[in-house]
Amino acid sequence: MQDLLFEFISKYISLSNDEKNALLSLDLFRSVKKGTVLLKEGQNSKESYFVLKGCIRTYYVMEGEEKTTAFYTEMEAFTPPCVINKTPSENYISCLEDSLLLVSNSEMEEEVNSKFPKFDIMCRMFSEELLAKQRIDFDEFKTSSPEQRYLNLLQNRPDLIQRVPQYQLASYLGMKPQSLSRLRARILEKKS
Amino acid sequence: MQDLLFEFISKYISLSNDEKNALLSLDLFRSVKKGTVLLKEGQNSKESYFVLKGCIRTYYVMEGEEKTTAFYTEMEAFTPPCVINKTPSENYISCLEDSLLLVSNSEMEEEVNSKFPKFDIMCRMFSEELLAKQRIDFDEFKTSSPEQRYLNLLQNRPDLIQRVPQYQLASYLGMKPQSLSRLRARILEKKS
DNA sequence: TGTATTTCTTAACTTAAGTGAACGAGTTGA
DNA sequence: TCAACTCGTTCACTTAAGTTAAGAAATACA
Repeated sequence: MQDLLFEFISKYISLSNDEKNALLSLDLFRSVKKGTVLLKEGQNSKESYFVLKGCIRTYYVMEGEEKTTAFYTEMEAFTPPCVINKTPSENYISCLEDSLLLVSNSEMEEEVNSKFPKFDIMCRMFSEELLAKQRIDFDEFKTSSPEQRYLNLLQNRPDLIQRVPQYQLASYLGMKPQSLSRLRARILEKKS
Repeated sequence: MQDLLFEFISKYISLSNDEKNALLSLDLFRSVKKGTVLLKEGQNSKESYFVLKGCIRTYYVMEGEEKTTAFYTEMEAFTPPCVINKTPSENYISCLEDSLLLVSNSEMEEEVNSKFPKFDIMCRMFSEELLAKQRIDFDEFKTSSPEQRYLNLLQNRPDLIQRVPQYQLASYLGMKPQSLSRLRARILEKKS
């Protein structure tokens, strides 16, 4: 499992054995059961997550309704905005499947980064990359219709459609569950 | 004008006079006329932008139509995804008003960062902050209706509604110009 | 295994956004 | 100054999403 982590890191920087051991000594690995809530609205958290195996989702509760806005699966990372802004969280994070995560703490990160400036460079590269990726996702979302967004998802992340309940997919795609259901029926109709 | 830059930077790190001079010697300031196209679809660019004064916008051309996805105004920065991914650009960037920009080059940035690791830390902090901000914007977009998105914009960035043509605002809000026009009329109606 | 709960689908109806077209105000440029 | 454009608005019509409700299907769990 550690290999996955080092393989990921090697895309950005190369690590000495010393550095690898320093990382491992931080005891970042955490195994989490399906349904576990990692963060609640109103909490002050300093934790960032990296998914080695499984899936976590972020959602808001608005007028009693869950609005899912993102899923993070294998080799994806998420730092909640509340950690960056040092404000109470506006959303929830929960585990969609039994998962294996890396959980890091922003204070500990700072400490490590100051000891190994290399990590700082990696974090910069990684967050620049995420920023660009998220920008493209956002642009695609803005410029397409709900139906087109579903078709895009089918293309780009077919796994999500399998592993995620439909009512969560719906708000992820910016619509109501009933609309997603209808839209899927419409697409099947068209095909035949 | 340099003061604005240094004031901005001071939110993240503190600079010695040496470092300030190193920055200034890079000759980053560029004054740009309204309508200037800074980046075209298909181009390979290495430029990042920081707006000191004025406004730039990013847009796609899809089936002959412009789809505006973002505006950047005073003290906001933008690095096109194509610079990060080293791929041809999918979108355009143009100047909405006569503007004063900081234009930096990714190669030059790397050089400066390796000379002044402090800059690297600043870039990491800044892009983490942008990532969190953009995440919140994206979530807000997903979870609201077109009308609600317009009302939110009215709250959060009333300046944009003044300085940006409506047909560009429309696609920024994920709808057609006619819909925005109608929706505005509807809101006025409600108020009275 | 059977019951309770959650999730998905369907349907009828309402509301809002997309589409195509026309018009007027404002701007640009020959 | 006048013709050509651009931009915003309005309108009639179409299409799709929101809403409410009901029932079927799948899942959880006692």
